[in-house]
Amino acid sequence: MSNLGNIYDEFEWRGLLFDATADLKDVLATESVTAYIGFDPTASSLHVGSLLPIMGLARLQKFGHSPIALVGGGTGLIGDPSGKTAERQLLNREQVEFNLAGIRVQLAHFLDFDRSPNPAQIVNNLDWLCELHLIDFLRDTGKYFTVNYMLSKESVKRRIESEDGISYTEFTYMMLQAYDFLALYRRTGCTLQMGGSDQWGNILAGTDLVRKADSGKAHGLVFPLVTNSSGTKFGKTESGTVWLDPERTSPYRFYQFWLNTDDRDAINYLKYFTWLTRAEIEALEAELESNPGARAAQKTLAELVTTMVHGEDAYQKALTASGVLFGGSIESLSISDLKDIFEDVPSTTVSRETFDGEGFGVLAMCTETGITASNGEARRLIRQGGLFVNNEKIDDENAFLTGANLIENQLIVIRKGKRNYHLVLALDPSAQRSETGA
RNA sequence: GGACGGGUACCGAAGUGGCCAACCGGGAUGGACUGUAAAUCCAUUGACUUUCGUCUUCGGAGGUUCGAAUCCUCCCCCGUCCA
Repeated sequence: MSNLGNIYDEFEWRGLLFDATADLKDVLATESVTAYIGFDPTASSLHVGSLLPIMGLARLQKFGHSPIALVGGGTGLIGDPSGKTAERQLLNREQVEFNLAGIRVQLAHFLDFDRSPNPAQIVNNLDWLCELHLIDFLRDTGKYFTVNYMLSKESVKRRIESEDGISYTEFTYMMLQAYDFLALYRRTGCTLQMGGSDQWGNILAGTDLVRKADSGKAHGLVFPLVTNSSGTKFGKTESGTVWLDPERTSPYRFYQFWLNTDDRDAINYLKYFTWLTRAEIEALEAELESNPGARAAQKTLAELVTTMVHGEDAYQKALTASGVLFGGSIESLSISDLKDIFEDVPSTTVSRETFDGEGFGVLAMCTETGITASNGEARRLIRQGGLFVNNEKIDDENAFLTGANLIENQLIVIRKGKRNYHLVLALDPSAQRSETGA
């Protein structure tokens, strides 16, 4: 057993303990436990919402326990009704396979597969679920579930009250997840399942099944739902879900997501998503109290999480990009730096010829690039002092941009308001006009 | 099938012959203040041109009128009640 102390206490002070089965605390204090968390292959990447459970596994491992990340290759084909108000679209096998591959890579970042004596594992429940025969399943597992019990579960109840009801397929989901627990209990001696608080019902179904089928003692622990004080859903921004995959959410945006954490949430998030000790977090809390403007807590949070997920280099780049995008000068930067920094900014490509002669009128440019919906709107924007070209304010609505405005003869950085950027790329006359998205 | 009520700009909601590109609220955008926050304040919010002005818009199609979101006819859709 590790001398780091009890993981249960660790979860508790971090506010990660939403609910747990009765004697889990004693068990975790006295023996090395094998625990698992299931991840749904609904997308090819995990998002920041999954970070909490992933780190739950990682923390567990640090405290000397053995983590198992279960990817739901089998259950993903069914769909979990928990927390859902409507029947889900079924994924086909190829999609699930594809999604699993992506998720597997991400999970591997956080877990140590070589650690002795408690290495991490990743398993796929398709391995045992697809071998299951209906008759056997009904006799060996179904027998332990009364329909009354299943109907009493919150996730099912809610759906039964809804108009569309719940399909038999999704109704069965709970049994499959319970069966997963039993399978892992038998295969690896796994005695603990963790998850989000919406999984509580499913987890208990699993502990019950282990008890009934094998007279085994299994436990459950659930993390709280991550909330944010501004009332929006955690992990969502105006531009959508914040993914762990850098292809889906650039490290810059990822960094910004954390940096923009509300004061009221910052300390909780530090507890949830970083490895900082209690003392370190308390220091940041005091700092936030005395000097909120410095946002030390948010900066630390953003740095640590970005570094953890995307690495040190990506963090440094995100930091530089943030400096430039929020008021910094762009003059000293090379074109490749700029392209890097503005990589998730929308851009429009126009012919280099557009800048020849008298040049490209700013009104036309705004409308053609979609920065404004009409010339009138562009005029308004300029009058109100909200249009910047290469970070310099445009005062004259009839101004023209010529080759002299192009950075290295090929790029113009347009800014609308404080932080809406758009790149205009000038291409050689031979190239055709085309548009590219963000 | 019958009786009402209603369909107005991104949303909600006034307007019931000219003063209507259409009150007001929300949202959105820009600005000030700030911490890339919250709150607050100011401005803008159909298009073209900006000076006047022109064009398109109030469920759809016709009509009356010098003039219609507003009146008339027909049609479509939504809500409530009665069959």
